[in-house]
Amino acid sequence: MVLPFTVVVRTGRSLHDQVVFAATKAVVTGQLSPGDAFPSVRTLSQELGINPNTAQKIVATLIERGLLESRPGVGTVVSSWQPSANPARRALLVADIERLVVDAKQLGIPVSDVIEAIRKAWK
Amino acid sequence: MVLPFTVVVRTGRSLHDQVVFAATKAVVTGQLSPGDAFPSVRTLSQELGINPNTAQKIVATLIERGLLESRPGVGTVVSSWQPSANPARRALLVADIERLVVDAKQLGIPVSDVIEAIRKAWK
DNA sequence: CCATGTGTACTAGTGTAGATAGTACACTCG
DNA sequence: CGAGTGTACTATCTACACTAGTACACATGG
Repeated sequence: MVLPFTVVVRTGRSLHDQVVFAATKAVVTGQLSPGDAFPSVRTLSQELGINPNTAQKIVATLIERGLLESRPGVGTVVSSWQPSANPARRALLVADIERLVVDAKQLGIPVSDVIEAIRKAWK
Repeated sequence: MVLPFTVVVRTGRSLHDQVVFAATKAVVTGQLSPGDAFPSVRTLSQELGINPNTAQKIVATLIERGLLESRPGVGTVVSSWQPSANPARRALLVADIERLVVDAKQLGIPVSDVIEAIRKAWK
């Protein structure tokens, strides 16, 4: 079976976070539509070569964020998700932005480039 | 002694990264000027309540990034730093931007808000 | 000279989080 | 009934951050 999304390995982040990001990206960009079947915990672990427990935690995180729905005995499907105005995560986002700005300044990247990169990534 | 920069504790990141960020921010924003004395490793560890080794690693990281200069036997001073076009770190920045965009979309935050937040943080 | 404070370099131990390994149970569907 | 599903445990391993302690070469001021 081929996974309906791709995982790009990046150093510095946990396996869990990387897969959660990849799946989130697929859902948010519409690559995965509401109602689509999400790979089972066991399929996920086999295809990615990770432990079933790790796969389970990934699915649990995605469910908690409202991106997936669980049908016990049946499987997991992509939820008809709503943008969740989670205050805690929003605060984290603001902190991430500040870190991004400081890093960009230190690297000599102008604001315009950063904004352009964001607009490009948004499409 | 009072440190010439403030450290905001944030969960999910290592002590090392937090202090490096705080110091980088101080230098990049001009709060610390080239030639200014940077707290010694021992002062840093005392004021922050961290181990001298951790403080040493922090200083080493800042030196490696060209933000500080070492004067053995004398101390460490803020370097007349140049924006470093480090390709590896620039690639990380691009990856961070993509993650930021996906998170913002999932949280229902419009592009305009993100860009505004960046412009605001840039000042 | 020398005492003090500095950067630097080790070795070692500790605690925590991520990931793995294995097992188990209730559920749904053909 | 049987296969595949989600879910829930406990245990173990490993990597990393952090701590602890010691040591040495250097520069400066008294």
